[in-house]
Amino acid sequence: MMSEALRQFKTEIFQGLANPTRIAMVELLRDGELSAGKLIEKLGIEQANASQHLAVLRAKQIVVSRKAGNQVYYSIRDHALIEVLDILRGYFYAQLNTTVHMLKEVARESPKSRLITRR
Amino acid sequence: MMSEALRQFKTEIFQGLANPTRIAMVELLRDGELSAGKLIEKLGIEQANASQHLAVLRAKQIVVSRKAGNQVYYSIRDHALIEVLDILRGYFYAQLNTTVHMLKEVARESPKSRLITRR
DNA sequence: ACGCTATATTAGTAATTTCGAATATACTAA
DNA sequence: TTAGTATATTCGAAATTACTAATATAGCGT
Repeated sequence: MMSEALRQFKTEIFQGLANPTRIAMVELLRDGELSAGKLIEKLGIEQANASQHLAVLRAKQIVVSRKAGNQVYYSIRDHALIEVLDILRGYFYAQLNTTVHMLKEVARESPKSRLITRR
Repeated sequence: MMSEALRQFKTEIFQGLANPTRIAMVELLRDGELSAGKLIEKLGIEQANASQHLAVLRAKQIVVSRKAGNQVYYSIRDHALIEVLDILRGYFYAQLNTTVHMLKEVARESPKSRLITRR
């Protein structure tokens, strides 16, 4: 059986990543740290919005930050998270293949004309 | 660079898992399919609530369902998701160890008395 | 057809999330 | 100290989520 604490931990990680902007941020940090400003520039979003998303990522223990002079550099706290994203990429393409395969089946079984709206 | 579709897909998977009840459901399905009723029984939650969570898991492509007579059996759509949960388990214990280690450091460096509130 | 069981859906509400605008804080350079 | 730059926080509105209660649907046995 799984402990309550572990389940809560997983929930928080998933909540932390349950937003396209935050996923994009983590992906941008894949190859190393970046300043908040760089992230904002690459994402093309409002400064306040980026800062809020970074606060969520910090709160959920997904990233860590390091202050250097005027700037704050962010990096991924644990490489395990990158692994997670990579697994999902594989999953995504597997599903994509399944879908394409299914569409091909459908296309083979029914002539195109039947899928076109008559007028 | 990552495609928009892939990022959206990841976001939806994370949203799907960003809830302790739904994580518990997926964990319960780890070793094979279970009926909705069994899940409700094991989780001890409202029937309607469970059904809604299952609808989310279906919508996010996390589980698939199979109808057999009166009942509906759920199973995990792709084992990759179990892998993801396992990676996070490892991450969790790693962080736990770090925390324990840090607490030990703190304890060694400062005598207990300094942590006790004076009156 | 009827009642019974399993599951899903809808409606209403409270809590949470997301965003932009405005403001605050921290550091640097002059 | 003042001005400028980088980042964080607060506030309020709109959107989304999670829950309970009520209702609906589907299959089974009689």
